Amino acid sequence: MSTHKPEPNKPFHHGDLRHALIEATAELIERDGPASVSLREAARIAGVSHNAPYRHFPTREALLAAVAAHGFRQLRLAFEASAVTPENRMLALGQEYVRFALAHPGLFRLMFGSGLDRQSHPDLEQAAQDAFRVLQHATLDRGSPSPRDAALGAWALVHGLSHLIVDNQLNQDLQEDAASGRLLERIAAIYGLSTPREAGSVP
Amino acid sequence: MSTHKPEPNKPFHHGDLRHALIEATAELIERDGPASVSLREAARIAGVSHNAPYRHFPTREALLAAVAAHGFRQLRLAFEASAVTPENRMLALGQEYVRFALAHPGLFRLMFGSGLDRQSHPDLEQAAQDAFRVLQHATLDRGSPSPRDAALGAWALVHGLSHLIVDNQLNQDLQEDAASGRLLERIAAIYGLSTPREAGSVP
DNA sequence: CTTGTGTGTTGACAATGTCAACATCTCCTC
DNA sequence: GAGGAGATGTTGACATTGTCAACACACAAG
Repeated sequence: MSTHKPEPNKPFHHGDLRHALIEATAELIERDGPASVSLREAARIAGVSHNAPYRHFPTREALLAAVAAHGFRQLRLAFEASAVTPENRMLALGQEYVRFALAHPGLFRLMFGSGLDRQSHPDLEQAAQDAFRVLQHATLDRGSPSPRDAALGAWALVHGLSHLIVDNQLNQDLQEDAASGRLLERIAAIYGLSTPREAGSVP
Repeated sequence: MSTHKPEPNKPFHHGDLRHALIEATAELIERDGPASVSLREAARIAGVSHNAPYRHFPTREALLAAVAAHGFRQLRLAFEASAVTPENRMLALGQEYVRFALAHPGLFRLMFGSGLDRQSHPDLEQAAQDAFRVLQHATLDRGSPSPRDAALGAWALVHGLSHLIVDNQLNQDLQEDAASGRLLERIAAIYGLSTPREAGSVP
C-alpha cells in the first residue's frame, strides 16, 4: 500500500500538505525512530511527489523541527491541563512529563536527544521555551531558599527519569512502576519533591 | 583532498584498522553528531577503501555500537577512579557523570539518546551494565529505607542534568556552574544527595 | 612452494537529500 | 469574465550513503 496511487479525483493541490507532512513524519518517528525518518517516505505517505515537501520546508531538518515544535506545544498543553492543586503541582507536572515520554518515545527523543539546532529554528525555540515557562512558573514559587536550583534539580530528575524510560534502561517492573506513576511518587517522597518544606536545610 | 592517495610505502594491511575506525568515528561523532556519521568518511579518515570497514563491522550500527561500548568503558574507568571517600561517593560519581557528558557530548548522545539496540550488540550491553554496576554499588549501600528507589532517583537526577547540559538547555551561567561542578553540589545539598541520612522520612 | 583464510579493493545498486526546470492551480486585478 | 502572477506540485538529475558481490593481495601452515 505504499505504491503511488493516481487517485484521479484528488485535486492538484493537497489542501493542507504542510499539516499532512508533519503528521506523517510524526507517525514515522514513532515507527522507526527520528534518525530513520526520510523526507521522501513522508511525501509518499502524504501522497505527493518526492519534492513537494520542499514547498513547505526548506530542508529535512526544518520538517523535523516543525514536528518537534508541535511536540512541545502538546507537552505544554499537558502541563497546563495538569498543575491543578498548588500543593503537589510539582509532582503532577513530573508525572505529566514522564507520561508524555512514555506515550511518544520517538517524539520525546526528537525533542531532546537528537541534536536539532534551536538557533536556526525559531518556531521550535519558541515552543520549547513556552513549555518550560509553564514548568518554571509552577515550580519556582516554593518556599525553598534557592528556588532556582531547586526547580532545576526537580526538572533534571524528571527529565532524566523520562530519558531512562525512553531508552529502555529500566528493567520490566521498574518500567511498569514508572508507567503507573508510582515510581516517581516514591522517588519524590524520598527526595522531598512533593513536600519540599523540609528540604531546605542547606549549609 | 578526498581523492584516494596511493601512498606507496603504506602496506596493504592497515595494522589495526578496527581500532583506527573506532577512533575516526569517535572523532566524527564529536564533530558532526552521531546522526551524521558515515561509514565511508570514517574509512576515508582511516585511509582505506569505502568497503574495508565491512571486514570488521557487519553494519554501520555495529561500528557505532562499538564506539558506544568504548565510551561506557571509559565512563566506568572514570567512575572507578572517582568514588574515593565513602561519605560523598554519590556526589563524586555524579560529578564524574556530568563531567563525562561535558567532555564528550557527542559520545554521550550516542551512548544514550540515539536508539542503539542493545539486544543486538552484546558487547555494548555488557559495557553499559559494567559501568552501571559500579554506580549501583556505590549508591546502594546507604542507610535509606528504600535504597533502590533512592539510587534510581539520584541516577535520574544526574542523568537528566547531563542531558540538559549536552542539549544546551541551560543558559550560560548555569552551564558554567555545571561545568565547575558547583551546580550539582548545590542541587545535591538541597535534595540531600550528599547527606541522605535525613532524607529517609517516608511513609 | 602451495594453498587457504583473513583483510582490503573495485564495481554496482537502490535509497536519500537537494537543486533546477517545468507544470498547474488560485486568486487578484482589470 | 480575462489574464497574469505567485504559490504549490511534478519530473529529472546529481552526489552521497549503506550494503552486496566479485576480485586481489598478504601472510601463515602444511
